[in-house]
Amino acid sequence: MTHDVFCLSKPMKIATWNVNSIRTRLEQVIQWLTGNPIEVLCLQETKVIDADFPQAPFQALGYQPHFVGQKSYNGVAILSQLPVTDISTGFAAILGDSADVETQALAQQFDEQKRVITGVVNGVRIVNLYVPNGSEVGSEKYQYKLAWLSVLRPYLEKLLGESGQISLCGDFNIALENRDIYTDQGRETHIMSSEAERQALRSAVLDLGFADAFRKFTQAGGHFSWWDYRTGGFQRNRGWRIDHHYLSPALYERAIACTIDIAPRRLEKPSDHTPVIIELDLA
DNA sequence: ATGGCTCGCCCAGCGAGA
Repeated sequence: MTHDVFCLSKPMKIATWNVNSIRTRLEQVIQWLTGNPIEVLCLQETKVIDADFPQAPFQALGYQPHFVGQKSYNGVAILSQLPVTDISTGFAAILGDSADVETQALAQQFDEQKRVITGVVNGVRIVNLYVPNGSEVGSEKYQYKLAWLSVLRPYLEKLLGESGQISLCGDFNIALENRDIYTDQGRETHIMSSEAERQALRSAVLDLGFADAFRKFTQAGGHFSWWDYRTGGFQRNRGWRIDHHYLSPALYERAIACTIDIAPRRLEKPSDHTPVIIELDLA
């Protein structure tokens, strides 16, 4: 596969942000991009059909939006200052017939929910995911989440066969370790921290060689990307780190920063998530 | 111990989120 490689001399910044409705959060996202003119912003939970995605405000700021959405639920987008090539949405288009028949069928079924978009920017294959929430441990949606992650693995394997430079980000709806949660009380029975979810994420992502960019730079707990609207979760700093950047080995070496910007979570009518930013030195 | 909020949905409580 050949890519138009756009050469960027400065480090490339990529952010991930679950905005919980792009229409409700539009002004906040525009304001944030104005103050943080990064190259690529990956959004989750846009909650809008493609015909209604607000493209013009981003184009006016110099960002080309690429998106796939549905009514009311889910929806992902990649906003980029740089040219994006090889755009693809969903699991099935990438998997093609490389996977077994059962996996292909699952992929098509999962693609009804708009949770996956990818494109190549500056020679980097960017993958933006909105992993299913899972509702409650043991529920039907929980099984859906685990099965979805089992298809993510062959999806990523296929991409790794084409490029060693993969930057995977999104709302994973899983805290990998206890230090990623404000408390470890009841974690085994809690959605987002059960051992089966963690194992599914390790199997789909980490076992392929991807590593959590945030932990390259910060070992302490107490760093979160999501706080529950209820119970005054943000005011009491009862948070979870569930929004991640995972980098393939070649890119992990190139990472020079990974930070969480808490400022948008302090605004009036915020998303319950806040942006997480990585910086890659590709020179 | 339970439920706290916020979103979109053809406008009113309800499913979904995490």
